[in-house]
Amino acid sequence: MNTKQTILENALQFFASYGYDGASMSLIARETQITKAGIYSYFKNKEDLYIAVLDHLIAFHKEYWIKKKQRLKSASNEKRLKDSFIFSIQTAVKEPALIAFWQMAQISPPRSLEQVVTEKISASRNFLLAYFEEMFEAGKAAGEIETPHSSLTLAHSFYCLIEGASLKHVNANFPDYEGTLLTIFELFWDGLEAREADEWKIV
Amino acid sequence: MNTKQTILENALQFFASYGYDGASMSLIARETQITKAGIYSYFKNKEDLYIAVLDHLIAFHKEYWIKKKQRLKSASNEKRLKDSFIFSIQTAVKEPALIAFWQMAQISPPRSLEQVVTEKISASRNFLLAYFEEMFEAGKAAGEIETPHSSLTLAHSFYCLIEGASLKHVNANFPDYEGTLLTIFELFWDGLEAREADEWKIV
Amino acid sequence: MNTKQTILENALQFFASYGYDGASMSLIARETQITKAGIYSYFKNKEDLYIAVLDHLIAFHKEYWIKKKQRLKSASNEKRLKDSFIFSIQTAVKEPALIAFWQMAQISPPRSLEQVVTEKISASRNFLLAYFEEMFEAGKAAGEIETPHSSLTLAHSFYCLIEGASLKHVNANFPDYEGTLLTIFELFWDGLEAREADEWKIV
Amino acid sequence: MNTKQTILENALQFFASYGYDGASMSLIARETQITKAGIYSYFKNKEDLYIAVLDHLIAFHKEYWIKKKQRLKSASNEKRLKDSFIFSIQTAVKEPALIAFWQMAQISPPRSLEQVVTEKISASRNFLLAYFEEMFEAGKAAGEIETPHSSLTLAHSFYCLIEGASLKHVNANFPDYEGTLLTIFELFWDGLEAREADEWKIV
DNA sequence: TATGAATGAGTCTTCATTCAT
DNA sequence: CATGAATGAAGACTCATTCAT
Repeated sequence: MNTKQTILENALQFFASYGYDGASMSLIARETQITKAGIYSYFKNKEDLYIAVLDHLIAFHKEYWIKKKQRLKSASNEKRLKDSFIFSIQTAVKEPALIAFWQMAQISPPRSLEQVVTEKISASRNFLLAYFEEMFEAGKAAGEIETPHSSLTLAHSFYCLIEGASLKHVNANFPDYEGTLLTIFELFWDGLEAREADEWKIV
Repeated sequence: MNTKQTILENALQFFASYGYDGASMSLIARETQITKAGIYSYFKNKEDLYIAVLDHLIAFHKEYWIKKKQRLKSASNEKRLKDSFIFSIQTAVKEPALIAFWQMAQISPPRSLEQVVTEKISASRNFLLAYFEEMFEAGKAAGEIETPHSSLTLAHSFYCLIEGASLKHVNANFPDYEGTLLTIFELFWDGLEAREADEWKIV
Repeated sequence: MNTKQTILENALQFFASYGYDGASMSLIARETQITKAGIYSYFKNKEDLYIAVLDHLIAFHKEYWIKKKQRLKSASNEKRLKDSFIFSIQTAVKEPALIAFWQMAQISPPRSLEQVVTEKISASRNFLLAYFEEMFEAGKAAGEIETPHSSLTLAHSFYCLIEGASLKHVNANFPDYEGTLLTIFELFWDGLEAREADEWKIV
Repeated sequence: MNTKQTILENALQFFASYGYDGASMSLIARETQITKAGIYSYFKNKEDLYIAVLDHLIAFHKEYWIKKKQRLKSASNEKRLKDSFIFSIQTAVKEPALIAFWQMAQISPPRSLEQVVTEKISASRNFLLAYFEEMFEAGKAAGEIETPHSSLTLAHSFYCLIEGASLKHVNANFPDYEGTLLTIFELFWDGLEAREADEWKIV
């Protein structure tokens, strides 16, 4: 029906599975049941298509987080963070291609789009980090969290936790993944109530 | 000097940066200051080269972990785990290409090598998981750790933590990364001494 | 306003600048501010469009020469020839695309239209040659010209002179082009009053 | 035998006949009995190939004129100019593709190479013009030529004559071309000994 | 070992053209 | 009249690979 949408979806899948260079226009076209040339009615070129996919992804996520934020306005911060964590994991479970694409875009963006992609991703990441930071700050203010670490540091840690956990699911099937992932969050959260902080250095 | 070694190194870099399909033999050859055809004196074909890089990487890591294990035989388990964590992060800092290649290999392995690569990676992961599990088990036995979670679950969590933290460094420059990364470990470890476990479910 | 006319004009420009194959329908369409498909409302296909441009050009010239002929019926033959020469040069100056198109059509006509184009051009040339020949014949009869050369030969020479001079302007900007071009005509005409003819051969 | 040379020759032919865009690499390859990809062992690009052809052409001509200049050092200037004229015509007769390519390059150079081509052609033209101017100057000094026109103007006129005459042969077969072409030169030369100069203006 | 020339398959992209609307 | 979507063929070019040297 909506050809453009279909192209975008298939492109996402192939970019995610085979990388930018490995995902050929013919492949995407064939999957969309259209001619190679047909794609060019909707997208100027391969780069344009890639960026469209990326923008779509970013917009979708941003929209989601904004909605969430409003809906959970009055919840406890633990609840809100847990919710963020769960959502990310669920996405990884239900739409592994999203996470794969996203990671690929960070690790090895298309050579010719390196700069644009990096900037877009960076902006998106900062948006999320700010959201997380805000929650930790609120958690501290509410007395839920007691920790010597800055909220920004916690946000980074949390973000990193989420990425690791998401990837985990894309990369491998392992037994009791639910339990494992929750364990991660749990340990993280419980740690926030511990007292003494170790002091050591990375050389 | 050692041409084969140089090829391997350059191949690693390009596979990491551009993906399997994006890294052309010409590119690798040019960087090595050799002819395209020259590479075929050392490697049967592109797949062969890729596998060689992967094997190299795996062997290097395995060797490292084995050595480490022996050297830290008598250390505390917290020390051993922290050490593992630090080593991984240091690798990501010093040789981001290693982590990039490794992640790429998991997320989008060369289409034609999907199975082989997946198996190799799986084996390597299991090796590491076993090592971690062992440490957690020992930690429990020694009374260092008190937790309702199984050692295997902890190992998975820890592994996931390491991957997330490593990626973090490959993907982005952020301020005070040392502090952030250590915070992650710290929270994780401190959490292992907390009492009650939350009960909630991923839908 | 008149879309068809606009298409023809833009087509002329592009065929002249880029050659038949280099001038794409999209290019012409874009310039006309119409869709590619829109052109097909006016012309059956690219070949049809090309022929239309050519016919237009030929018709325009033929009409001009016929009018000229009548208007200068009573003038001296030197005046009439000089006039022809000037007109051609002026065209080259004011509408270089016309000359460019015309030359391109002769040198490298569209592969698929080679025969048709060649015939049309040939006819047009013959028309002009006849006109010139007639003038030289009249010049001889009137005693203006004294030369051993046949009027046909003179017509060919004159035609060749005109083409060379026209091209000169399309190809290059050079200082004092007016003077130079007139010099050419002048020398040619003065030569017609010289006595002895050299005798030599092209091998 | 010498593949590169063969490619160059075939490229010249096709560029001359079909224009830059009309001459496809496949066509040139097929004619050379090589694969399309094979051409790229010798030339970086289509553009590169085109420039190579152009440079070849220019170099060939330059070399010729320089040799000629030395050999005819002591001849009369009429002889030298006549010789130049004949050589050009002979080239047009024997190698019409050379002239066709040359004219095409001036009228509609490859879009992407417009500037480079124009510069190269301009340089080549100036070289020849200087050569001609020198001869006219010498002719004047030796008393062979008596004319109010500057040597530079004469050189331009002569150059224009040559181009017109060369084209004549490429464009059309006409009877007694030898006679016609020589008539042109003859009239030109004889005109140089005529007395009064007309005065009229191009508007 | 290493190379330069060569190849066939495949890359992205543009082309002229059609057709339902 | 004019368009947007679609197509098959062809465009330039790159790729991994081979082979004689």
